[in-house]
Amino acid sequence: MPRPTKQDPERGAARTRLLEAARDVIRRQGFAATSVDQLCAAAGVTKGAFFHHFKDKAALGVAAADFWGETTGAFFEGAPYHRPADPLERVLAYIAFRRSIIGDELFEFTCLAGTLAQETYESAPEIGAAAGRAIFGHAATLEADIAAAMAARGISGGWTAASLARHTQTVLQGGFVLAKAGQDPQMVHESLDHLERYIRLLFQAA
Amino acid sequence: MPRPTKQDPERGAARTRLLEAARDVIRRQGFAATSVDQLCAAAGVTKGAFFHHFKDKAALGVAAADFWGETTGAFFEGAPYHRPADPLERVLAYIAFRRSIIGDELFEFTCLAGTLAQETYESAPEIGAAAGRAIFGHAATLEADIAAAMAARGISGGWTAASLARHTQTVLQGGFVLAKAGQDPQMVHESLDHLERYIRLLFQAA
DNA sequence: GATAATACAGACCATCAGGTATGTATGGCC
DNA sequence: GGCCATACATACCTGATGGTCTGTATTATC
Repeated sequence: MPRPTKQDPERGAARTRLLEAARDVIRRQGFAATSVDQLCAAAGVTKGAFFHHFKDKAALGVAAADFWGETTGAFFEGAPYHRPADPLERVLAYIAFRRSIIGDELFEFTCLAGTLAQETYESAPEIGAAAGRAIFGHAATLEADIAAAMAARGISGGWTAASLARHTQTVLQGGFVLAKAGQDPQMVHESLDHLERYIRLLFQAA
Repeated sequence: MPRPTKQDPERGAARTRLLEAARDVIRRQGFAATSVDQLCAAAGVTKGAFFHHFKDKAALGVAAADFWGETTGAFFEGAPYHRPADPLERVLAYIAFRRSIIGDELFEFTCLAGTLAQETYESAPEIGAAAGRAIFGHAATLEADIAAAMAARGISGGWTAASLARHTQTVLQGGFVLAKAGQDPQMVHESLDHLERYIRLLFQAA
């Protein structure tokens, strides 16, 4: 799809640049508060490019959520937390990894999909649905390790691997909300500590 | 401040009606996506009334967050979960109560403060701060019971009553996000189940 | 090498948004 | 009973916003 030029080797990259700009700007300001012009300025492209690639602003929202799902998917797939041989250790390593990627700037580590879902779940269901796919898709990548850990230790206590996988995302999303409310990334660390403690207790691996 | 009239006994109620409308409409659509005109229409008042009571839209946001903190504060204060004599039972009753007030309509039981914080933490810090006061203020009301439960059972394990109190709000806020992302209130129930299980494990009260 | 499709650029437009300015009815107060 | 503050109502203004339209450079294709 990209078709670079001799004069302008960046040609063909407008769509990607818009998606990257959306990722950054929307995480700061939210979807509704972000204008198309602002997105174009941040991406360094014109309005013509925007509406060439996206039917309307909502389509950009859907594409941004999908883009988020794809890029974070690749990012987590290549992350080192898959290395431990023991599945429970992999789950705990996931939490440690999530902790490690939290920095000082809220907009850099919070979740675009969560932000989009919160804002558009009713007014723009297509965007909300795309955000949902990103969140639940990521949660699903944890399921196998959790299930393996349960099997390895013979755990079964009224909860499922899928539900615990989703709960990890609940804690993360909630941590982001509290972090924003308190202007303090530490909130996420705190709740991840509780999550880790919970999982260790569940698996009796003190 | 209200000054009712013979002709119009509703006179004086415009501010409250606007805050109630804000509570409902913003939980559906978000803050930025909600226009002043829409708020006025929902409240059944005119724009003149709006800008008489609020300096600008941001001031309405702050007032709505404060209003949320006050009304929910009174609501939870009068709730029956304070009745058990044992402090741990009160904490567990709080979770059960939160579960019980979840209905079918997302906008009816989700948290205005969480929505506002997510959207305005950077673009309108005054609103974000007000939302933060509501959230952390509510969390603080749980602290005493948690601390009492810890003392009663001699618990001390690298975490504080304040941090566990905040964690309950993390799980709720995250549950709301997942519920919106999945268009399914059940997500909140699921995570509250995990939260309850965690607290029982912490206090060894299976 | 003509054709067609892609990937933009940039001017333009209608609407709507937040906000203001002004007018008016009511009731407290002296 | 005159004055003033409060609590609105209504008309209006201005800039921003989403979206369109037309033009143009580039490249694949035949």
